[in-house]
Amino acid sequence: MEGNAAEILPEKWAPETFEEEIYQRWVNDGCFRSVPDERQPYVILMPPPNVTGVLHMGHMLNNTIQDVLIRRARMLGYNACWVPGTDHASIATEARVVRMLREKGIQKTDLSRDEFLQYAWDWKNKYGGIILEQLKKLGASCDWERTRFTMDEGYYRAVIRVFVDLYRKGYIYRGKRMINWDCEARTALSNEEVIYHEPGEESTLYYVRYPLADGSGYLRVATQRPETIPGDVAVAVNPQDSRYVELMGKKVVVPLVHRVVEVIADSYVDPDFGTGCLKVTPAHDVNDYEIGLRHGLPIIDILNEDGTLNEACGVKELIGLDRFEARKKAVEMLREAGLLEKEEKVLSRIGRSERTGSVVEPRLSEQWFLRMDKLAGPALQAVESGEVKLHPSKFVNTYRHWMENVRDWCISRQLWWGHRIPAWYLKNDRSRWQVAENAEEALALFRAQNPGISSDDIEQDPDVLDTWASSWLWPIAVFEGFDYYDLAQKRFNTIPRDLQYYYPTTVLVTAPEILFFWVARMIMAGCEYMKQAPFKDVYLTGIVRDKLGRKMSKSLGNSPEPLDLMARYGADGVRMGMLLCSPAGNDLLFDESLCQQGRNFCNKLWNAFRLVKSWTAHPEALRSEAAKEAEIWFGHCLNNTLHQLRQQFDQYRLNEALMSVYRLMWDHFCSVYLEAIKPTGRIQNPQTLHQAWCFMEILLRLAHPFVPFTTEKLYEYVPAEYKHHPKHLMLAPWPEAGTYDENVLHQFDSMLEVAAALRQFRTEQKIPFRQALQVFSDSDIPFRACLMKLCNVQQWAPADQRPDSSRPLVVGVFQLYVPVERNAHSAEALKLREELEYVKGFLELVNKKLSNERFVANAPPDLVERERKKKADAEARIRVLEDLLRRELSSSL
RNA sequence: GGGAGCUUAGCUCAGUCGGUUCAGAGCAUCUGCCUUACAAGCAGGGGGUCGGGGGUUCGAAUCCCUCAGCUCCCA
Repeated sequence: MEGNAAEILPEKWAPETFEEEIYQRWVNDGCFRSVPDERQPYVILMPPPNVTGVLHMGHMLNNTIQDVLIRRARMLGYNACWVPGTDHASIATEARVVRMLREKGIQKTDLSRDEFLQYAWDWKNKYGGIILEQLKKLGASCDWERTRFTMDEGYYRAVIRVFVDLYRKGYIYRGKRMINWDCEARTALSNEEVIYHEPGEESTLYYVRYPLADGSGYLRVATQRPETIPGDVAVAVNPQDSRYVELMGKKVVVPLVHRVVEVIADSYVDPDFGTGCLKVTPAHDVNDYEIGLRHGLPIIDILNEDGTLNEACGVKELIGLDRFEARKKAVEMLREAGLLEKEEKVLSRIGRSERTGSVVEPRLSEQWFLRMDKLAGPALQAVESGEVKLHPSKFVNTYRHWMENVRDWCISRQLWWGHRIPAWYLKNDRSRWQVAENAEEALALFRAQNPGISSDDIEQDPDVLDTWASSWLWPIAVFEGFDYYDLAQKRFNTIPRDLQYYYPTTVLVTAPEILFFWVARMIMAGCEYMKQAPFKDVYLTGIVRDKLGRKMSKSLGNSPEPLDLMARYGADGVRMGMLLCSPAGNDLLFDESLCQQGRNFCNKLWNAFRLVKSWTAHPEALRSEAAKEAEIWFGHCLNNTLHQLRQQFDQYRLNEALMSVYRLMWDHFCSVYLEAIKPTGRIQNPQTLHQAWCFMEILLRLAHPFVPFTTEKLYEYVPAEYKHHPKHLMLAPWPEAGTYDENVLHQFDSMLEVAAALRQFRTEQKIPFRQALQVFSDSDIPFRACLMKLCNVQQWAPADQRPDSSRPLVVGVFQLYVPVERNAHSAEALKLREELEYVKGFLELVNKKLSNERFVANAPPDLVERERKKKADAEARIRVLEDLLRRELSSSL
């Protein structure tokens, strides 16, 4: 009869047997490819996963969501483009490569920069693509031809060009600032890369005596970092602190180094913390640095970049010791000198490097900074104005707070893997530099000032840029925008076709953790260069946690292996599992049983399909009333779901959208529609079968974005005349929503309530489904043919023909009788009484409302009218029930 | 320390404008069924003082105050 029909549909849903083949077919036929055309674009840029990363549950969630959105958009007729890629992740990758080298017995310091980078690239080429390959298993329909890497040649050029541009615009400056220093990785960290363990870490507070210079006694200073004492340049007290009024302006002697310093007054000091006296070490504490600036204090930097103490500390016993060793030694020396008064255990917030775990040192250092003030304004405006919408919107508050308090961004990192800062210094005078796209241009700039300078006289800054200082350009750079950016004109010469067509993108799907790291900065870059934010919607997913609410991580070992999960539940099962528990913005507690639910869904769909497929049309097969009714109802039901789906997708309520499809397929299509049209044998009425195929095909299209493999596989077996795309379900159009009548749905529901009552009756009476029922009723129950089919009712007769021994059933406004063996009168009466009590209680409530004059006076008239109607209905129902109860009681006498 | 948010069934969550007995969904659980698409299934049932207290209102899961607990962001 049709193309693939000859092939036999496997009895079992076995995703492992077809997933790979289906994916290959999509790729071979270019189904994922997007090139600009006359259609409207729908664009998603994949948040590029870290090249060092392997697939984890966060990626699974993220990419499932993106795939669902992009697949539906494609079916809706948009030119759907999903751009994949990876991020070079400077610190993480460098740390990884360093570790790999160490295992081989190679120290990074033994290598030249170029040698090291060769190792890094080798590593990237070997492992960097793994995660994208894993995403293919999930079904990700990315345009793989557009895959980008943040250190690709073109991308690298773009990052450098933007640096030069921002420098020339005055946004980038070089300065000595207090930064977070990772002694292990020997690099600066941004504030965001410093993490604090709650509720804090155990630490010791040492109470140290600082003798007064005039020998009249001593001050007591509490510190957690006695090794920094050699860097002390003052002792500060709060000016309001009455205890110390007399000491202000006096001199004290700093222990260990015997430096004489002044007691100063500064309101930063908290009188209640420790002793109320604060040692001031401007080189090694952010707040002390600020105090130092206010009071014009000197800065004594006693730490090397690896965390050991240097000559400047002036204590020979401490020089060369690691900071923690130095702390022990300093404590020992203080004790010996009789200056250590006591030790106290405290809980303290200690900053650690996100990457190495090493305790972060505040450190003064020459770094490159990007001024944020001019960039933040438009980026905040873009969100406030609704140009960019955050989903869920609660994140707007957080976003605003951040943008209003943003500080300059330290963009340099003391690493080799990354985009090298395009600044060249004079070798003999590092205070003079030029910023340019390459050495030749930099040299030219130097020569303009001094023609004698040659290329041997200059050297490039060894540092690289913070990774986010490259990925913030993602929405522009993946479309090669900066190739056409003119540094001299400070604008684009031309906007390349792809950028023109795809920018701004449609939606960004990412985790709230990087709302500031990345999302906000992309908006800044977009506003700065494109005068337009890079996306319209931002869908913030939750964080995947385990059942106990702990964040899933490799180190905790509480994360299931995604590939393993997909092997066990099928990619479609896992996709559903992820979506079922993921309302936008809420963390999701992942539980494998959700994948099971997904697997069950696929299995159900598979079997429903098999049922329809098993029927053969035969002109002599009767067209049943039940089928006609069921078709009418299901048509309305389907349109209703289609409307819901549109709203749910518009609001990015994907789990609700999935649930709508789930219920349409399972509860409505399978449990009701198919049961209603099911013939006794394999022979089906042609018209009924035709309609069944139409519905089946629509269901496949609706379910496709969620479970692409299973639906695409089944599509092979759909008779050709019902297909909306000859070859690929994924390219078929999304079904159009027609009108529906709410009334029909209500009527059908009320019929289903009667069906439920009949089924319960069967259960109670232990009447098997095979045994047909007789029903006696005068009620005009809608969709009666359906009801009879669903409940296997053979005969329907007027109520007055019922036998004496009939059981009355009251469902809503309907009443019916089912013949029954006499045996359970008291039970019947009990049931009726319960029902009666309930309705009476209801009536009482309504009456209470209606007898409340203030309600009648103040509530809207139609509401009062509704209450009156409720009252009338309830009263009628009570009469019926009382009547039935009376008969029941009399017959049992 | 400053800011934001959350608390509804055993679990995960919906609940729009305060208004139907509106207290809901899925899962889990319980009961009965291997009824020739599906036990990865079918049919049915139970389960909640909407975190506590107070207030506004004819009427509060919904609005206000307060207390408790949890989460996140910033310092």
